[in-house]
Amino acid sequence: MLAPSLIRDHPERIRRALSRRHDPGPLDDLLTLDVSRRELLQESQTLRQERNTINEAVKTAGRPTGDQRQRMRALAERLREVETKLSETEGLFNDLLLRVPNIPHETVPEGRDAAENVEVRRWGQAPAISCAPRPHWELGVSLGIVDFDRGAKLAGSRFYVLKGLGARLQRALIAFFLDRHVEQQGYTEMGLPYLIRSAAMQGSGKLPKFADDSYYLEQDDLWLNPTAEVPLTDLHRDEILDGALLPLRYTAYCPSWRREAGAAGRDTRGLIRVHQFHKVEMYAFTRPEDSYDEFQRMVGHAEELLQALGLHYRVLRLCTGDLGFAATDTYDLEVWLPAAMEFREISSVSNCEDFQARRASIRFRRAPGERLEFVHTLNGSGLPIDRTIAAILENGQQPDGSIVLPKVLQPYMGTEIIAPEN
RNA sequence: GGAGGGGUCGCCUAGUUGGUCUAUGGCGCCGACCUGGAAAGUCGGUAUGCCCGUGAGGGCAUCGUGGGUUCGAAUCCCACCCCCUCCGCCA
Repeated sequence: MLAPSLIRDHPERIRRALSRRHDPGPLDDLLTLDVSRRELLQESQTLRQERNTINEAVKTAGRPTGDQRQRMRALAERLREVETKLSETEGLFNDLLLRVPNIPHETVPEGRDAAENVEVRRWGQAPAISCAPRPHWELGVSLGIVDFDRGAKLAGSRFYVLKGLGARLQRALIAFFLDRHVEQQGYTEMGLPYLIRSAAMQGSGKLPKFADDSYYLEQDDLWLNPTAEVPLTDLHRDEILDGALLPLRYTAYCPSWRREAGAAGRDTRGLIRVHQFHKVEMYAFTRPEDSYDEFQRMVGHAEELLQALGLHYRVLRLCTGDLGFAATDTYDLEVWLPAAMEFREISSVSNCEDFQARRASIRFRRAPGERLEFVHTLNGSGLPIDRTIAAILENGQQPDGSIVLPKVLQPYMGTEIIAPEN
């Protein structure tokens, strides 16, 4: 959510910024509504002021005169009218306000869509595989560690079952990622509810965005997390944080559920696009002046994991047109998948500045007695388990169908290799 | 699922014969005094959001949320939300 005062005082600046996104949003309607909103507000305040004045007089006198009684009735009636209109107007205003996307950082490259994202750097190189690389779903099935048929039997398509070293690989990656974040990067590990209330979904600003794509339990009015970003944002909703404690850095393992409503026919095979995926998330609440340093650091933390796993990847900076609704700036990491001969998204790190904080009312005080300010929030995947498993299988495959595991995982796996007999 | 208790200013808390209650007191915090310095003590200050105004400043709202009664509601009525305790069930 943008600051209403910013929209009112600098409409052209906002208009220019949003046009960079190629998404004007309901800016003009918003400005019109703001004018009538303020007119109504002023009238209601004037009416109330008169009411308060009369009230004061009645208080001193002990009882109201007939004139006062009559005037108060008239005021009350008019107030009701004005305030009904006012709350309608404010309702519309707020609704529109929540639909205005965040303003891209001025350094974000101009572009219409994903095709214009900018490659920033690459790390490593594609592994030399001395056979025709097989896709991870074939490898997983023939090794007996991934079972799509039984996943479908249990829960339908886009669900899968892991077995033996496959299940252990999932557990190993969760532990490895969390250990790195906690031991080397200073994040605090969190264990979160997987179900969350509607209020929490709204507070984090995810509800409009993910409503159709999230699973909802009507009986209990609860949602399955579409991403750990939601509960992590909501952790401090309506709170005033101690400025001395910032930044707060959290990491959490949490399954993520998505209905993939608009993705029929895309990535129907394998672990790339499933309804229940698994992810270790990074999250930070910072002071405004620190968020871009934190941002670069967080991108580095995600990269460091891929480097530790020896996976070839590239870093893209999203262009203005591909930026998510809440983000001012985003880097995507894409990992190399040999079978498809392409890079696939494996992490996305965003700075949301005060967009989410404003919406969820997360503020801080620099020192006792100072004004309240909004924090900045950042989130990043570090990393998703499922896509990482896919990358490890494909990049580590040997001609005999076995998989050589990254060294860093071997202590967690108790083996250096996943061989067919598993 | 059954029964009961409760939601007030950063935190704790007073306040239900409706007006002088945005609202008590304590803690915390800020300032002054005191002190060689500090602690203690004393005194004063200390909510948030919005509107009008260049500014000084003025105004409105907020006692879980929404509605109602009334000239006037933290205080009365209705609905809803949330938290806690006990019982039941249970990993």
